[in-house]
Amino acid sequence: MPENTTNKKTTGTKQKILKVSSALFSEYGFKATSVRKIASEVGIRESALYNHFKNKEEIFLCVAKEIFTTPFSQNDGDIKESALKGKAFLQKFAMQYKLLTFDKNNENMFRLLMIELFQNRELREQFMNEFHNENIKILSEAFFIMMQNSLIRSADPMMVAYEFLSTLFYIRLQITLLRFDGGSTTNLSTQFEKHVEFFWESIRV
Amino acid sequence: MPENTTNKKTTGTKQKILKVSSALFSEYGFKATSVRKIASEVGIRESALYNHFKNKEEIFLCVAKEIFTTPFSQNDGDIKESALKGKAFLQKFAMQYKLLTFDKNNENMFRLLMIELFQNRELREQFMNEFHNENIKILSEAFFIMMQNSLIRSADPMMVAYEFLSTLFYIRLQITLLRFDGGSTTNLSTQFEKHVEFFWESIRV
DNA sequence: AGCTTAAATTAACAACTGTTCATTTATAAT
DNA sequence: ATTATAAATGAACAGTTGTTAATTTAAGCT
Repeated sequence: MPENTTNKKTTGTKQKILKVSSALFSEYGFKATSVRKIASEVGIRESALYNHFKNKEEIFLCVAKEIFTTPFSQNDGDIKESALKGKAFLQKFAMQYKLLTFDKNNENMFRLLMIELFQNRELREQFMNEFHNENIKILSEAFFIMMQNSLIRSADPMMVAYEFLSTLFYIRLQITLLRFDGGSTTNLSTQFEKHVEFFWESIRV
Repeated sequence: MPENTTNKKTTGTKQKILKVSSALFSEYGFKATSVRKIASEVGIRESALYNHFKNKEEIFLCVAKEIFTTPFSQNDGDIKESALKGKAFLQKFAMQYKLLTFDKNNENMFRLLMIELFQNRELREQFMNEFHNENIKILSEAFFIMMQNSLIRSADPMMVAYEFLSTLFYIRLQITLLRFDGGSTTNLSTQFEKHVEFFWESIRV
């Protein structure tokens, strides 16, 4: 295992490349970010990049991999238990969503996702699966349980989940847009809570 | 006025350039669409483009201008009157939104908007103003009237408008994504109507 | 010390980018 | 038919792109 000994400086720059690339890709997108710009910000020549990555795309894939690594599943305790709390469950879910929205790294990854959404088929599929379906699954399970226990009115759980999630996404998109231009998000930051309030009033029995 | 007489062929190619550019920009975005690609699809050399447009950006601006030209305002008849119809108003609004979603030209413009959203500041502002605020304004007015007439439960009209609009947007985004890959949207196409149904049940008094 | 190996450098490549220019082609007006 | 004007062409520009190759630098191991 020579890796542990020799990787002292290697991993250093490799990590730096990823960090710099992450920032650049999430600001300008894949196409508009040149390998020379990356190298320059890392502090090396372009050719040195190729000691760490096969090509530009491999760098991108490494960065893009992080987009969906925050599992967002509040799997601490099973869903059944927490769903019984009704409104509190939704508040917790929305709060996690809000946290991701304002977390610097997640914000960048979300922006990168939006930028490349229509340019990268794989990202599109991942968006649908890991971003959308995953959340819909969790939420519809929770809503189903709430219905069983007569906490909320009867309806298609998936439908309710869709309604709840779509607004969260829209708020996030808007906040990310505003923050990208350095605008104030004080008005919107409470929108998550307001959404839960309104939504709970809409479904509670 | 020599324009009317001489523009026989001029407007022909100029229009064709815009048509081709519109298709290419909305598929690959501004940066990834080269003037040579545009010229090639039009059937002329790159240099000929510059007889019709100052530069690449002017072509883009001409195309991008169309993004927000569909006013989407159902200004036929004042809002007050149609808002009194309650659910029917929401149905009509959602139906117009659905129509735009499936209209080929609007679909392209929506895709272009999404692609360039984080690359073009002006587009971002227009998105906020003409896409978001405009709709919020119309909807909150309508909801306000509905509240006054006790058609729906009392709440912040802007808040209700936000909830209603965000889901419409999310459905549109999802449909546009699926259609981009040639996927089936049969499941989602009824989502607009379902949304109205659910939402009306949520707010009606 | 010398040897090995990874990381960085310099230099160059071929392809592509947006744009300009001088020139030719075609069209409409006199 | 001649002239004026608009449109298209071929060629070239200067700059950027991703990537490769040969070479030098630096560090760790025996």
